[in-house]
Amino acid sequence: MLNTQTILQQLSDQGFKKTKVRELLIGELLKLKKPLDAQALQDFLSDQKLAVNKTTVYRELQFLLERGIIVEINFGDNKRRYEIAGLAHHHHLICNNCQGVEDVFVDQDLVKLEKKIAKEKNFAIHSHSLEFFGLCRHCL
Amino acid sequence: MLNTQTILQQLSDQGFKKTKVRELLIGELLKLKKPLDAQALQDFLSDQKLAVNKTTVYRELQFLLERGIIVEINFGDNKRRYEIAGLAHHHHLICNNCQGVEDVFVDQDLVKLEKKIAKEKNFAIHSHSLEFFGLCRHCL
DNA sequence: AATAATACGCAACTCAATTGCGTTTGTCAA
DNA sequence: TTGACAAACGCAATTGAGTTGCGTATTATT
Ligand SMILES: [Mn+2]
Ligand SMILES: [Mn+2]
Ligand SMILES: [Zn+2]
Ligand SMILES: [Zn+2]
Repeated sequence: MLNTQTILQQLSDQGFKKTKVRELLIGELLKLKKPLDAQALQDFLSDQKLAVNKTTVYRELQFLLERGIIVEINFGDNKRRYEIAGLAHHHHLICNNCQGVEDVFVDQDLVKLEKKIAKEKNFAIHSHSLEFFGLCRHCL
Repeated sequence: MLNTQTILQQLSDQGFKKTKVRELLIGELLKLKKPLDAQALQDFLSDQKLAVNKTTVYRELQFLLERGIIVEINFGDNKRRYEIAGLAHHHHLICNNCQGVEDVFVDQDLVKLEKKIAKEKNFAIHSHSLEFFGLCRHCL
């Protein structure tokens, strides 16, 4: 269920603790529903008057990733970003000017494309990454 | 023109020197026509009995990138790869097992998709990154 | 309150990539 | 052929994202 308390409870049932860091990070990722990097999340915690060490942020992200609560997204700038899991499969429009991120759903098209490629190339596609770069409506 | 001597001559005309490192790197990227990282290229030079400092490799890659002779490719593993520029626009099938790379051409499909998205989202798409991950025919 | 596992802070470390700076080399022209 | 100068190079130090070891603190359970 896409709700902070439900996720916290599920983790608690598995023997993991309900911590303020965990609660705030999940809450923020659920709310913004867009990819955020470790630095942005640490800054967010700081704004919430919960200054924590970067190691704690990285470990928590690793923890949430391993349990499928978040997914890793790469914009190709050698910096890992994380998004809440469970959203409908989608991709991103990334503005080169304001760094804004918009979601875009192209699932149907991609599924067909993947099948075609898999058949032609005899390659079992497990996943793909597709991101678009350019200028958003505001920056045009 | 996709030929080492031609590229070297063009650079020379712009006041840059013809060096052994430059010649070998361009030659290798032209020959393999696939994305290679800095380490792989340094190892290649070493094999050719031309051991150079990694700084030289990074600087040369930066140099070739800025002049549009190579392009940067990202597989999402936080490691930059470079491919010779001027190849027909294409994407990659990356094997999660043997790390092999195959080219795949999906241009027509993507052009249509881009136009549709640009219109719907009012977003000017300048570029995109699309890579497929899975298992190649040998690793299946 | 005692216990044990989870979570955390801190310092050191890894790995890719970059920078400063002094030295070498390629090129061109005297 | 030789100077001169910019381009190229080596080396050490540095950056920046991310990780690891280890000792301490916190949470949950009894
Ligand atoms: Mn998204
Ligand atoms: Mn390619
Ligand atoms: Zn914008
Ligand atoms: Zn393979």
